[in-house]
Amino acid sequence: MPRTEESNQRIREEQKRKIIIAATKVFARKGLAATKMADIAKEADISYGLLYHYFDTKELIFKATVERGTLAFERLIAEAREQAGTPWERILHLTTIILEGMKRVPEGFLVTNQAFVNDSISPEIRNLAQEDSLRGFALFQELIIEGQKLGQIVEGNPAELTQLYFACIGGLGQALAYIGIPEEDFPHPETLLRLLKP
Amino acid sequence: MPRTEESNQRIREEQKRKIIIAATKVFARKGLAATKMADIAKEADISYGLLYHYFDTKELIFKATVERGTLAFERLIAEAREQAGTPWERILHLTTIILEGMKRVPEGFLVTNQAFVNDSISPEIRNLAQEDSLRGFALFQELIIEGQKLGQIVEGNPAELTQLYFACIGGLGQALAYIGIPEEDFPHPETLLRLLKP
DNA sequence: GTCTATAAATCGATAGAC
DNA sequence: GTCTATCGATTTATAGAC
Repeated sequence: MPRTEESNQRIREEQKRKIIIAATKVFARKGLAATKMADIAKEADISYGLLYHYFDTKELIFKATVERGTLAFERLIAEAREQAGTPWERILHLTTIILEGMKRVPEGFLVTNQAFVNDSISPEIRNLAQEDSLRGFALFQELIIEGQKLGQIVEGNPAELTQLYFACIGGLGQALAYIGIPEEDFPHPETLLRLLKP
Repeated sequence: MPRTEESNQRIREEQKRKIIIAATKVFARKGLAATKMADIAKEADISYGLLYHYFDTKELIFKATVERGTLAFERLIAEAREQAGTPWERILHLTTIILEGMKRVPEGFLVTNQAFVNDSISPEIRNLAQEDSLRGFALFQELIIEGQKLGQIVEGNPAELTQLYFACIGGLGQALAYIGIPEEDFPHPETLLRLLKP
């Protein structure tokens, strides 16, 4: 029984997905420059040459991992947007799912963070990560301002509170992924949100 | 007038220092792997070959930058130790000087952070950074516990509070260095310490 | 102590068989 | 679609003149 067009198509997509997931793991740990194509091939359990059948360059693989990460982040944002409730409830909900998501799969977040942080990453990819983050910042700041009007959130410069909030989220993601915070020491959303309580 | 032994010695130390400072800047932006020896030479404004007169390998330069960073961090800790006052006052003081230090020269902190975070860095160097951080964590946790006894600090798992505090510090350092937080949006120590207020 | 020129190694990317 | 073997460029590290 010969392979059909469709089953080939299917294989192609599954392999691409496998490569992206494997690459995300390695990039998260080593960074773009220190990651060798051989590392990705090994992690994905395919041959070295086959990688190039699916991606023309290492940077294109990296770009794909960043896109996957930003897509996941955007889904979180969308979820928070649709959420009913007061600003405080929505912030609590957003915080909870962000922390949950990072605990489950920290790698995606870490790769996006690298795109943000490393000067050797191409402007195109960095813009991808930056615009994504800026959208998140903007949404969050709206929530802060709404919450302040209702007296649910501490007074003060909304931009400062937003910076602080996301700095903490980012720092927690790193600590979680690399150092490995013990389960019982991992901060609860409520503990983090003391930053914003009136 | 021939060069004396001493003046040669002096030149040697100054050049080493110049290289380490230049390398810190580049490593902070690009990471160890993406940084080329040529980049460091250019930043230090010396020739390519001269680098090897002072350091045998790129990794040894990196190690020297990490050592410089941890040394600076240890000085901060020592300063906090010597400080008089209640636990809360000492924590406020420590936080202030950490944030000040990061604002002035973020690079040192960032390189140490990389040593912590990147799997492609040798275990020897990573241990350097890790042990340093663990000392800081331990000291801080003592302060937390003391403060809780006096009712100056919110109740709760001291380890959780410590993790959260340093995660925020780390995240702020990154945000500050890479994204560039506007001066007016940069969090004040008091804002950050709302995390610990009872 | 400082430089330029060269060797050696590493690694991304390609070719071609199955 | 998958693999192994090889090329070629980049970059670390060395040699040797000034």
